[in-house]
Amino acid sequence: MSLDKFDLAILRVLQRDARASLNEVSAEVGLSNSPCWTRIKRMEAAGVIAGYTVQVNAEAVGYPDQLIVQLTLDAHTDDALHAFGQQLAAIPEVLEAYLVSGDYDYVLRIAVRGTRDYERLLRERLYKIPGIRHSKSSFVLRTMKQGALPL
Amino acid sequence: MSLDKFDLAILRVLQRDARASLNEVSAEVGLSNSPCWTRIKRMEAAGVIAGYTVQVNAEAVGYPDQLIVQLTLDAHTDDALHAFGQQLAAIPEVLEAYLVSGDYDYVLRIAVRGTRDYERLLRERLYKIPGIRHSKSSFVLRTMKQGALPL
DNA sequence: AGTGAAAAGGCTTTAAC
DNA sequence: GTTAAAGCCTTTTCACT
Repeated sequence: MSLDKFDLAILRVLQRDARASLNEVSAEVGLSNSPCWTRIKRMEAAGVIAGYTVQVNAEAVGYPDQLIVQLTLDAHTDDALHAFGQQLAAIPEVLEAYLVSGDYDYVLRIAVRGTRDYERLLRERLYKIPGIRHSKSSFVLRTMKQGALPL
Repeated sequence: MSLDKFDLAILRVLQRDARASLNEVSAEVGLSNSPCWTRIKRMEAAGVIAGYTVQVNAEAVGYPDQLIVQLTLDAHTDDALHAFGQQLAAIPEVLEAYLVSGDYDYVLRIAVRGTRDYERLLRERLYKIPGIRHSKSSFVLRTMKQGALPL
């Protein structure tokens, strides 16, 4: 699917405010109501737009701590790596999970309710998944940026 | 600010669909229209709700490649670390930037239009920021999860 | 603090050009 | 893609519980 500059303009507006009305969107992109509507629906159907979410302040909802965790696995077959990822994805506190190249196999971002919660998560969830050779955690001291794609 | 189970229920609905109408939200959380409205406005004002965004398929908009980059700085004073973070945040391709504890000072997630674009970004933007002692990049082979906070 | 209803207005969606 | 029109649905408020 190909996107023109109007599609990108629409996405830019929605990145800033996903609750913007059609009128607001069309006014900003310089197009009338209906083509905007058609384009949005088309992008939703094509999966260009995966969904709409609220950005929640993690601390305010009881998750004051976050960690970056790097994992190395024993096995590196396609199946093993993929199956492991599925298990990771099933842990609610795992906000992001990336299979990566380099020294480690996985990089995770995890949110926890405190260090005790983290210890519990590590022992009762993460290390219960078989196949971890090595892991390294870094505490997030400060979130400097959480931005959107440059369009 | 304290949140009760209704506030959390509202956030849960909006995490799933930030464009849900008040009617949909109130029906799902088991409350009538007006208290939902009040609660949402209160959370917006208090910064519990930081905003609403669209989730865009990075590949579809021309960013097929992502990297996890780890950086160590020369200086580790508060000022140096913070100033560096500001510079990082100014780079559009830097989607996330975390100041972390451990071997490295920063962990970044970067989106690029390809390896050539990455090389350009590294040379013309990242390494132009003074004070980097060491860096390590890992290619994202697969995104296994990008989820919301468990509420 | 929540309910329910009511008013006003804006929104989505369709159809004609 | 534009403009316009229909009607539904939304947000927002208010009186009451």
